[in-house]
Amino acid sequence: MASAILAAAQEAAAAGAIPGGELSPVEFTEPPSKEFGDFSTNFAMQNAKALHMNPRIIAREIVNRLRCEKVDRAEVAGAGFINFFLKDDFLADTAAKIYAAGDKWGNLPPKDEPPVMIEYVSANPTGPLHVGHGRGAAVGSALVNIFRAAGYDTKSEFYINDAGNQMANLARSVNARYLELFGRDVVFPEDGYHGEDIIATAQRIKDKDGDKYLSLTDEERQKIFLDLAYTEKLAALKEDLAAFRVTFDVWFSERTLHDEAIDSAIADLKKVGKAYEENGALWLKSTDYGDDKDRVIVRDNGVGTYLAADIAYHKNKFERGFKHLINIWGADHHGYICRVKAAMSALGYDPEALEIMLLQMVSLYRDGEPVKMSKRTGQSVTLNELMEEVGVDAARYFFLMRSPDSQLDFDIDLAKKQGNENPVYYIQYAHARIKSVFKSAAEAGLKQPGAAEEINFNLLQDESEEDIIKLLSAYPDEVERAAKYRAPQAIARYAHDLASLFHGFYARCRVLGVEEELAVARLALLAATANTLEHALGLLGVAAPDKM
RNA sequence: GCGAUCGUAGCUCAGUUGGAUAGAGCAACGGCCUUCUAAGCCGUGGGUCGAGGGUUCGAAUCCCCCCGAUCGCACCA
Repeated sequence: MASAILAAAQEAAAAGAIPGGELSPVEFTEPPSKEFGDFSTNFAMQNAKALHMNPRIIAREIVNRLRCEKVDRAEVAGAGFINFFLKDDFLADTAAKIYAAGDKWGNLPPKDEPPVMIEYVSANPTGPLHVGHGRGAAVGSALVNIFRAAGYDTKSEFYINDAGNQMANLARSVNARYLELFGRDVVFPEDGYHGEDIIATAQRIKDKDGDKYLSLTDEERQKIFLDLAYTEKLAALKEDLAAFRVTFDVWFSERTLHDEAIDSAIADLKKVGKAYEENGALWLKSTDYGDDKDRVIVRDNGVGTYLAADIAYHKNKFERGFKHLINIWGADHHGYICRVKAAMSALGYDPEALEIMLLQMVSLYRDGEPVKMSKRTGQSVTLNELMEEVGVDAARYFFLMRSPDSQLDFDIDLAKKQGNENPVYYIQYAHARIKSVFKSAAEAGLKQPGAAEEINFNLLQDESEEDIIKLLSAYPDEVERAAKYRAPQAIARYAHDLASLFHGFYARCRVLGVEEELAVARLALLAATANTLEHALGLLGVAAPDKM
């Protein structure tokens, strides 16, 4: 189709009807109304400026020379749109193609590009995940799914901050809670973790080992508790994420970077003159790369900062051969972007190859009121609590239905409703309804649709059927686009749109009780619709139930 | 003060990267179940796309400048 238009344009140029020259690629859109045809292109308008010519004239010259057997007729409209009216066969052929693809519809051919790594969540293993992590987990896992469907070789990774202050802090916190359980009068660490899970951890240690650690010094106890608590917290983290349908190819431990990898990265930075000592500390000269100020990488007490480990970690990613890194961070970390990229530049890597996606903050609403959360007081709503209250499907869908750039108001009451107010049920219901139709059709002894060639898709003439075919045909492009713009909400929206078209069809057309050839064609259309709904929901990590 | 993100219907948000009459859900109102799931469908009302200026055939979208919201601006992570 696109080539037919280009050919017509070149022919027009050869005939002198329009000036020759470089032409922009042809893009198609679906017109806002059926009177504007089945699809259209703004090709003439796109090229009007370069050709110094009225777009309507360009469009007319192209239309006059257009030869395409799929097109019934083409018209010039508006400021220079070319509207195409397809031959009847085209939609039927399209439907056959989609039906034949089965559950593979939406899987794009592999791209000839080096692997991309998506790192997300990477929460400290010091306590339960909160809802902000939940959004990161939902978006990250959905993007991994979308990237893979779009044909990218994609690896997912979780960076475990299992070294440094926060782990020592965890050990001190557990230690304090342990002593409290024996009635000891202890001062809880100033910056300790106040969550109830820390008390539970201490309790489990007491249940298992009793008072055997009481006689040890604080330091000895903390050393033991650090490992005990860490193992427990990490296991809990994996378990909670798995329950949220989030898994990783690699769990990367920060500890493995100590000390060689960090020392080596620092040595490299010194070698290129981008690290210097001042006031007893070692600084990264990030101001050379547009940062507001230089950043400390080794404190004056000799301990490396979080940034030092992060530099070594990202260096490690590049050394593993990744040419494109995507990190998903909470928006509260945005100030960190510049310095990490600065370090990558200093080490000779392309800062553009490190892409940081920022997720805006999540606010929970219950009874129309914002739910306060605070990690310090331990009163935050955890991801686990949210999953239990609204379910995994609703939680994931709600995290994914908005643009990552938008702050998210998560309405717990709406997410819990099992009705038409809740978009996730609306989509799932469409899938369940289709499965139910198949069940009824089988019970009625109706022939199940077989090979695409044996089905007469030309019988699908209802407006709602044509709309469904058109939307189904757009799905692969939608997957491509969602990957390109890192936009899982586009898939959420697509699934909702498709569900809506199906519900419309369901109210207008019947499968059972119509002539068999038509019934079979409709079953085939519904099979394609169910497959696509399941595929789209699968990208989002949302279940597609057979009955509700 | 500097930076990031955002500002679109009463509320929560989409908006195919500059295209035709700006869309959806919720909320409101009115209809539709003796036939495949009413967790559904159909219809009605609702807009100065934060304000102003600019770029051009054409702007919610790009540029400038204000206003407002959120989040950051550590030898914490």
